[in-house]
Amino acid sequence: MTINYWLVKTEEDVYPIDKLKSDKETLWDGVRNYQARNYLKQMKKGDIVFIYHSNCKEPGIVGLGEISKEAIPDPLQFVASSDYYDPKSTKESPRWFSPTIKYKKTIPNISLETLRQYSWMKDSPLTRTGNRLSVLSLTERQGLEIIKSS
DNA sequence: GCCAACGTTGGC
DNA sequence: GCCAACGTTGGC
Repeated sequence: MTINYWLVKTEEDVYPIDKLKSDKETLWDGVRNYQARNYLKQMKKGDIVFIYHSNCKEPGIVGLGEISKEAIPDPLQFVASSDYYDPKSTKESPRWFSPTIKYKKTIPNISLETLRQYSWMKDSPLTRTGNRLSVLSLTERQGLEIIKSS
């Protein structure tokens, strides 16, 4: 089985890596973007997920996680009072999905600024200006290089 | 807090 | 199905 490498963004003041650490694992819910959704559905048990803090002082990769459960329909899409409620989604044909991510470890912040300097990150959407995708696929090379420099 | 980038919505 | 208007993300 091939391991895939992914990166998920989370806002430091909404769901920081420390919270994932104390939770041990979490359902990665609330993603409402089709491309990101497609990636979430492709995640297989055992895949490596890099945790990225966005919207903060020093945006960058701050930890590692692993897929412990493959995607199920995101329960929040059916909760009318939720910010993530989607009235157009049905239980028969759910629109949004969430895998479960397990905490592995925290690493010293590899900042966006640093990542931009690596030639092997050049073709990743992460380092492109204006990129807003919150779930990204990484190549094996990128995954291994990040682990190496962590 | 500003603003560039870009996804989504809705009128036609 | 085009595209303008609008809303959101996220770096700075």
